[in-house]
Amino acid sequence: MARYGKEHKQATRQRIVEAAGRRLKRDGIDGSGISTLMADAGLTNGAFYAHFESKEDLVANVVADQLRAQSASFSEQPTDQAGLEQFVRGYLSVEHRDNPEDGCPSAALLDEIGRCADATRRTFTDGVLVVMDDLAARLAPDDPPSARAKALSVFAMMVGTLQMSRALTDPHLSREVLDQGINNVLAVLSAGPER
Amino acid sequence: MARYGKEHKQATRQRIVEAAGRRLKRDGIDGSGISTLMADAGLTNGAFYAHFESKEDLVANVVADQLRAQSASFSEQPTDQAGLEQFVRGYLSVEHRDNPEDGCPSAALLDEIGRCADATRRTFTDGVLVVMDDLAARLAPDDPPSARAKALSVFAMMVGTLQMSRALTDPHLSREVLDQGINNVLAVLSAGPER
DNA sequence: TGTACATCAGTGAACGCGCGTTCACTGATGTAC
DNA sequence: TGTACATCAGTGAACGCGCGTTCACTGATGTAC
Repeated sequence: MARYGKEHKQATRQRIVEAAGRRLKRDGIDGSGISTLMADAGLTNGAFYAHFESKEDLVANVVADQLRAQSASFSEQPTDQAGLEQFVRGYLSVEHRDNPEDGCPSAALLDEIGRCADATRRTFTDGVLVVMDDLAARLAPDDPPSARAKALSVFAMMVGTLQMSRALTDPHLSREVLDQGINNVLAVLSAGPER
Repeated sequence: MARYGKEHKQATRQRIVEAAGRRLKRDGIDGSGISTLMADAGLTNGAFYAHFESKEDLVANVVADQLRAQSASFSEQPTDQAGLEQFVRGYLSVEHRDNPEDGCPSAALLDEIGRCADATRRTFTDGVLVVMDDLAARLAPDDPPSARAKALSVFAMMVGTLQMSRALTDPHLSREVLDQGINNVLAVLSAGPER
């Protein structure tokens, strides 16, 4: 079982973090137990504390990892108007709504993150800023600071829209929220940066 | 202790529901235990099942009650442009951000509600619809159906904005999200209903 | 090449605790006579 | 008016269970000789 190079333990740790990302986004933070999280990674509960100090420590690492992944996927998106619209449509889609475990960590967990310990919220803040700085630099190369505030605001709005579409049981109403959300988000985005 | 009229038990039940509303909004659904919820209402855990079938049953009742209260408070708001702007500014305020227990149930619990049993989500859907129908009838008396979709979308955006402001640890960034959110929401609202 | 040893990632049982839920009981009240 | 009784909202101990966490142990591996 052991005596591999140091990269082996790192790989296991990463496997736990990624599996936990999916589980937490599906069942929530308080709704996911250590035993389940470890079983998802193909391990038993006892090994957990060889990798993390506590559940809170894992959660912070998952949040950072999820935002890193999101940042990477954003970078692949084309930066023009059409690419932006496509991104918004993908985010506010039925597929994204119905598959939280593969989706945006903020949409799945934002209100729970707001109740987490300071360290976790700080990790979240840092991770979101990286994503937004990157986005702003590409959206408005001439004035990134103002674009960042706008990007963050629009992102928060998209998060709320997706959460609402997940909470509503009426399929038609849920679609309506997504579609109207696309319209409203695109309207805000196409408005000048002087707003 | 007993043998009061039937209105006494109803009053106790309402006291539990209202105290639970504050507690759930502060600590989350999974983060609030029955004993704590009952203690908040000045009772002991054992009395709980004389009032509710299960924790899930209480949660559904709390959601309904919270949305009813929100609907009532919306009705008191003046219906003109200035009143609407004042409402948005109040919702996306530092006070609202820092006092979730007194605030919007959706902002506090939306992603957890999305993970609840169908009955609870249906209760939520019904409650939200009442609020939105009322709002739409007052915003656009000539075309309520389209106004409802727009109101719901804007509401979802405000929920996401408040959640984001609560999750961020950087005070300046948190303010920025609220302020930019006000601008973006007002921009969407002042855009014509043809959107 | 073969054997003894040190390493250490992972196992699995156990810890105390609080969860949601159940239930035998209490005791203040309104009613009956 | 005074006493016995029925009612029933609320008490508080207990149930099994899963939580987060700890720890003595296992056993496959690389290294030393």
